[in-house]
Amino acid sequence: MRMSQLFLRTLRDDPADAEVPSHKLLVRAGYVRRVAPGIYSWLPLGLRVLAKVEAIVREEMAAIGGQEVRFPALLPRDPYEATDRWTEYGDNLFRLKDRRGNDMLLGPTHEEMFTLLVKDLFGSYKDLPAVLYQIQTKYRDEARPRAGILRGREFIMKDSYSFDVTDEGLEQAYQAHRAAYIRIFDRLGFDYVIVKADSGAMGGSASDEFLAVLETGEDTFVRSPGGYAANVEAVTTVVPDAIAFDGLPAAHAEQTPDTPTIETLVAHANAAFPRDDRPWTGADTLKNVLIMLRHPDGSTEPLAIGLPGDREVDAKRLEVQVSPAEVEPFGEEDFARYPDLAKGYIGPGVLGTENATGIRYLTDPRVVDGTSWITGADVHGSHVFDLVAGRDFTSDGTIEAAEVRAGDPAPDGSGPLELARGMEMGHIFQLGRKYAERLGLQVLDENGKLVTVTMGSYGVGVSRAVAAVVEGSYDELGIVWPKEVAPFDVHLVVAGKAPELFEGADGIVADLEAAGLDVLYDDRPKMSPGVKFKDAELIGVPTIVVVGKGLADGVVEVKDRATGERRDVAVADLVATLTA
RNA sequence: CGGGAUGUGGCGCAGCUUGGUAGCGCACCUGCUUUGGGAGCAGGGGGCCGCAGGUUCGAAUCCUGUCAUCCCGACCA
Repeated sequence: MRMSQLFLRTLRDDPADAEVPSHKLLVRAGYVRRVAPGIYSWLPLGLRVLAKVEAIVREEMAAIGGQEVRFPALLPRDPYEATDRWTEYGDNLFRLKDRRGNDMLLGPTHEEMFTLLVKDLFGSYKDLPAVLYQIQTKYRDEARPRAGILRGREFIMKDSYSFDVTDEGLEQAYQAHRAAYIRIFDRLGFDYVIVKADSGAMGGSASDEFLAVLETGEDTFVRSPGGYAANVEAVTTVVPDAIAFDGLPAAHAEQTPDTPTIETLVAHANAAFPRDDRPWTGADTLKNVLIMLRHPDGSTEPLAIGLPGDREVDAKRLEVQVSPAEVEPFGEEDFARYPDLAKGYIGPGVLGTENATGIRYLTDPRVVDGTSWITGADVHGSHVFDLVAGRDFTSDGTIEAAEVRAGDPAPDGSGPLELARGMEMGHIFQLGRKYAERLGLQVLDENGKLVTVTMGSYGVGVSRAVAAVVEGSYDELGIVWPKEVAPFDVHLVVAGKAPELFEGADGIVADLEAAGLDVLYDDRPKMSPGVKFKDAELIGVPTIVVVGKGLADGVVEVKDRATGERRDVAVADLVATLTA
């Protein structure tokens, strides 16, 4: 490709609306243009990269027997009504009407369509297993699109679906996808982790997320030196051993005026009731938090959560635990209905289905039998000290709602956890029979009986991956593409304007292309060398070949974009050097 | 949906306080010079100053409304 012919304009300044590196660089280097918030056009360079990523995905999907199909992006309402997602998706769904007033939507994902397609055409266990996938534009009307290509309202996604009669078949399809995804992300060349996704509401179905490790990521995950990795929502607390009650001091209530917060309580305890061995800390206190649950049927239920005072409730972890109920704040009017609750001094004494309030009381897993706590005495201005779990109070069960912190032990014993940010690039999920049931996807088994098909759904953010690659591979000069996804193999710059240089370059380009290399040939005649070098570095093709003064002696310069290393190579050896 | 900011050629910005012929840099076009690190000189094209009202002899500038965009948060592949 001759650069004089390429539809490209590079920009010297970062666009004002860009914040993250991939956004700035992809716009500056002429890969994409913004059309509307979260909606981008792909220019020739960008499309080449996108095609490379798609090719990797197609190869790896083919390798596990996936067959490609393509559904429309524009879809009728009906199938999504059957699974309730017309409603469930809420404002995130792009909705429109056709001229007859029929409701339509722009597909946010295609579980329904795949399920119905298989139902349409297949009716026997002999037809299964099957894996179908598509690479298609998806639409989600995000409340706040951001970070350019990384999180748009229109994006390209590979979604595949497996169809099996047996749970074992589903497990196999799931593992095949997991392996394929590992190969895909390895080839894309960015740092990623596989984390267990939330283990809550969907009832134990296996689910792994592939997260690109990025500062700009929107998911928080944890990992340990020993290789454990999980979404914070899926982290389980390491439960300490129970402690024998023998010798534990008896509980005693103390006056603790003006200590409605953990901070004031700890300060007061250290001042008025100092320990011999060490100061009191927030971890010695048991904080009791009240929330209101709203169940899907609209009813509400209060819930009390007891957790070490040095930890906050993590809203996301809590939501996963109580799903499908939703969490609402416990308001003043709710407190008014429970006169036994002494705000700021609430303790286990009145919590629990057996006690005065009758409010269900769940505690953090760290609150095991024999642990001693300072906690509210259910009287304003008073706390109980040495209140021992299992001896002086009990709860109605445990709940994983406390925040996860760096340094917490990994559940599998593989060391202290570290918190990091990631961006979801792939998600594999055992859907089970939910969609098949809703949509009536059944086949006849060997005995001639109708059985419901079990499904898996597996996504890769294809356009997002392009941005993630950039996020993981750039420097102050521009993008540094890994070979597998670079728009070209070689960027050849003519430094100079002597006709002999261009003639020589023409020949070199022809040789390289004959050897199967994609060459971006900067043949722009009047451009100064400095501009060409800057453009080459910004665009980020892995290998830059400079045809300049050395050509008279039969050598050109080969520069590695990533390392900056340059060396002179004889023209005669160039093809061999670059294809090695 | 809450908080903050910003809308001026393709891009980045100044001008607004104090109303008076719309400016700068980059990019683009022409010519000459230059040619290994975002060249120089000269000339040139391109604008409904987000939109709508209002005040005024006169509005990019003041007032009111409105729309949009960006950032932080809530939410989210």
